[in-house]
Amino acid sequence: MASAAQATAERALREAILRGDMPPGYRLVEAELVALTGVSRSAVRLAIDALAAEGLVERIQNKGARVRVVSTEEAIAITECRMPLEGLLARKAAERLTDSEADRLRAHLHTMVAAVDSGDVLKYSALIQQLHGMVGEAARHPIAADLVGRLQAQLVRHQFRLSLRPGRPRVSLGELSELVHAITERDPDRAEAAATSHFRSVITALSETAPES
Amino acid sequence: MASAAQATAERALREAILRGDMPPGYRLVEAELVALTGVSRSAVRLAIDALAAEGLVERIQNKGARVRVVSTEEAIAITECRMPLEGLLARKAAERLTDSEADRLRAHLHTMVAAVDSGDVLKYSALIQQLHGMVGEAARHPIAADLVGRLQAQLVRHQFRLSLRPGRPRVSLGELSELVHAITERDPDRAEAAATSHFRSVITALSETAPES
DNA sequence: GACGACAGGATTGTTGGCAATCCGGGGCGC
DNA sequence: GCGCCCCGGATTGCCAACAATCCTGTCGTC
Repeated sequence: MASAAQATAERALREAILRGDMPPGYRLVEAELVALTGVSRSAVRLAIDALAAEGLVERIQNKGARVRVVSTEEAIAITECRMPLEGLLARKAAERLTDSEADRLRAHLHTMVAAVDSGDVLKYSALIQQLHGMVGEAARHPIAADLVGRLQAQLVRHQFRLSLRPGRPRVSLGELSELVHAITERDPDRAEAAATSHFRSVITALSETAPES
Repeated sequence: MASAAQATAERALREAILRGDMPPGYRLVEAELVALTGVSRSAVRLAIDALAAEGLVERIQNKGARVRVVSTEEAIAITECRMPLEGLLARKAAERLTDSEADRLRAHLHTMVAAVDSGDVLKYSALIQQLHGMVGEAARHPIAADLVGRLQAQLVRHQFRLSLRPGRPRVSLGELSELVHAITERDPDRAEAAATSHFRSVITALSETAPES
């Protein structure tokens, strides 16, 4: 994040990867990114370094960088780490929630219900991420929120894949609804339990997608 | 870790910071590090970037880098994140421990007892870190182990400070002894409980050192 | 004496070019 | 035909100089 140029390149790259252009394994040629972002090659280079440190891209000496490929096994391992951290955030959020944050959480939940009812998977995926962002903010625990954010970023593709499975959004919505209720009712224990229980369910769902290999 | 030069600089810097030369707040002048490590300035620069991404170093635009200052509040927050992750590692280690690893864990525990008995705080601190390293390895969960490693690195100074308090090593040893026993007896639930309970104790001890501010 | 502008030195950030490495294709021998 | 070698283009890694920024100490003014 040093210079503005590097920040620009980093943002563009991150968004392109998270959006799904540049799929996993995609070769990141520096010259191409220079043309794409309009910044100098060194800035691109630093941006790649930064994203490599975050685990979004993989760099191999003399062979360039590629968008990181996250296997299902890795996705499970990452979620195993994320689970208790989200539990921590949920607990803290339940303890420290302001009234206005509670209102916004409830409103957000309604939006999510509507998205599931209308079958808009893409929108629902985005709303889930926003929900976790709101919880992370309400928890006032920047360190945990930052860790979770990095882990989350590595999982977007798998989460989206999951939400395409018929019936999955409905299950997820039920669990997240319980989470929101627990937090807005300021019940830390219940909130933590709801969060861990949700991610346990995610792990189970992930395991079903690729038990072979 | 791209080139050998950068790896050299990164290792030297990390060790210097963790060892305690270069205390928190210490100004990292690039030219000085060039003289110290014998590598080029660009390599030093990349090494600083890498350590900044790990949270060991803080970089401010146009004002250079400093060894990160971790307040007691931050140390508590970091430990809150570390706690459940160490619990996860302890659980996995208990599930996946090999016999030879069990032997080494038990032997390591004996060494730790001896260090505490002889009052060698410095050695005991190092042994604790090694213990966690062994657990992390036995857990065969590289993602969690990596996360914990990064968090641990930010805490070395606080952990050392804690271990200087009279009586603290004895308390810590008891908790870690329970952890080792639970793992070597392959009891995942007990292992996880022992790990979380130990770090809860660490958080309590940290809170006592600076409840003001 | 206090305050503010300013210049000089020190330090960081960035650019451009050069060296090293990798990859694909064509040629040669068998 | 098959395998090996070597070469040229493409791409990454590195370095040294240049530009921008910050800090410090000094001078001048009030």
